[in-house]
Amino acid sequence: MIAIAQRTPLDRSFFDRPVLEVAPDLLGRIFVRHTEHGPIELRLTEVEAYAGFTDPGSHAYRGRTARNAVMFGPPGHVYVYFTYGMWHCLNLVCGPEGTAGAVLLRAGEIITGADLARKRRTTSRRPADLAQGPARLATALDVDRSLDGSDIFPPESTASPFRLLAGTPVDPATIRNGPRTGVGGEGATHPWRFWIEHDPTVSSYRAHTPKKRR
DNA sequence: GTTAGGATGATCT
DNA sequence: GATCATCCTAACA
Repeated sequence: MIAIAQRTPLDRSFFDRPVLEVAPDLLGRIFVRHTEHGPIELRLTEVEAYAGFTDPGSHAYRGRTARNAVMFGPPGHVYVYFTYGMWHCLNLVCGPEGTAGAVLLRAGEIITGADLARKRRTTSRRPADLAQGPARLATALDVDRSLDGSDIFPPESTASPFRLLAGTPVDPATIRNGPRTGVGGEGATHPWRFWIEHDPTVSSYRAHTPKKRR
């Protein structure tokens, strides 16, 4: 049954690869957030790769700190950061351990639990808005720093707030890539943003805009 | 349809 | 003190 194959959980080896290999492979996968009110399931449509301490665009570029410590740990864990004084963004740590690679989840299609997501995304106008953009995605999934470091693959019978299912394969011809959003400097030249072409939930591209000084 | 500006606080220099 | 891996609203075309 196709339906069963789609719901097959992936395992940690999925993340124990270079981040540029993992990022496009995440498209079409189903990321599950278990809340106390029930599951919210997201089909991933847009991601960005951050290549670790060698990448000027990465939080890990200037070394390990209290905030980014999770990035330097083992793959398959969740890295959550707080930014712009209001928003959270959700990343998945990729191996090999110590390289501090991570993939930012930028957008997706809510396929289960849209009612739960809508309660948190009160400004959303259409279903495609619910997780269209990294901070919207984190809001819709009720993710904050308290979940930083969560293991997507905990030991047997241990509860985890997250899961990752195989989902539906994406035709490689429909995967597009381009510059990362909101990343300036040298890191801006790397085309490490990946998305599914023509998908309505993909966030609109905005170039990095340096703050005007006065 | 597009764009400019403000919100708001942790983090790092 | 400046910088953010952003979002929303208001104003304009």
